[in-house]
Amino acid sequence: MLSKKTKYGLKALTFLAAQKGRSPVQISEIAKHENISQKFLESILLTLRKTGLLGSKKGKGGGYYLIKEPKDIPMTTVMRVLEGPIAMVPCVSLNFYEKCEDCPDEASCSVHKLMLQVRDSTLEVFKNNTLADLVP
Amino acid sequence: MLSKKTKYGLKALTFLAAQKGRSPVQISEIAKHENISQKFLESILLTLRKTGLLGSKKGKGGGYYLIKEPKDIPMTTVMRVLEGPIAMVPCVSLNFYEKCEDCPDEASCSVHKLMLQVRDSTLEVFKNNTLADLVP
DNA sequence: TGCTTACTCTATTAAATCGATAGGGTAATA
DNA sequence: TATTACCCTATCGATTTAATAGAGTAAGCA
Repeated sequence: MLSKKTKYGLKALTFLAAQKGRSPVQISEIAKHENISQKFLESILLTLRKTGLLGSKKGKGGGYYLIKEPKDIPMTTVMRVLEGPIAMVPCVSLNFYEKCEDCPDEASCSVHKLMLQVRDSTLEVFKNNTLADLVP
Repeated sequence: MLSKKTKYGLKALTFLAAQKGRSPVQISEIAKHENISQKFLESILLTLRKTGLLGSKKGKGGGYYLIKEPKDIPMTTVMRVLEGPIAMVPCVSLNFYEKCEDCPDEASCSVHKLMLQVRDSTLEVFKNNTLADLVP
């Protein structure tokens, strides 16, 4: 299940992408427009800034803005920042690999075999979509 | 993230598929072979039986066995029984659809647009794999 | 300078879910 | 009729999630 954090983060990013030209945009405006708890959104935008996807400006007329062009922001990056691993099990994760301690042999593991395919097909979708593709 | 319930369920089903011919198989044997808490596995096998994927036999020489041929058990069925919805958000789920109460318009929702693609590609993988394909 | 605005950061919490465990009950078989 | 092995309910600790509270800090403007 997609976390609300990711859901809200995606909506906020899309909103910012659609507003290109009149940045920065205040948290309160995004929160109101997208029906998101403002405080919760604050923390989400903060992590997006820390990972270099967003910039911010303090004081009057401040707010958040995209640092790169929407078409240069692939969904793989966004999803990994917000949701974490794309794979459903750590043993098939590219960026967050971890061995299963219960599984003796990865090569013969049925779960591994299936989830590898799921990871690949999901990754394909995220690679083929940038933030620009999400703007209506 | 894939739940342990699903992971264990998949492993148990694969084990049963590989043992075809000498069924039924006892819970204790599956649990030991796959490194699974026996009690936890009991509840998993129980739900698999209730949904018609497995049959069981009580008493001495009892255990669990597959009701259908592995090649006739698609992963879509297995995953929906064990993990629930395949979609990452209810608003793009085929079997567990639910409207987002915060989202005013599904058609213009960026999350909806992206997750629809993910659901389709994941579904494709599960459609193309049966239990028989998971046996090493 | 001083006031307002709006982002920054830490801490806390209520609720939900997950994985596991406990323990007795019941049906089938030898 | 004793044993085996599935059946069912209840509970529990740990973790995660979503949200909230509140104080702190930097930027702009009169």
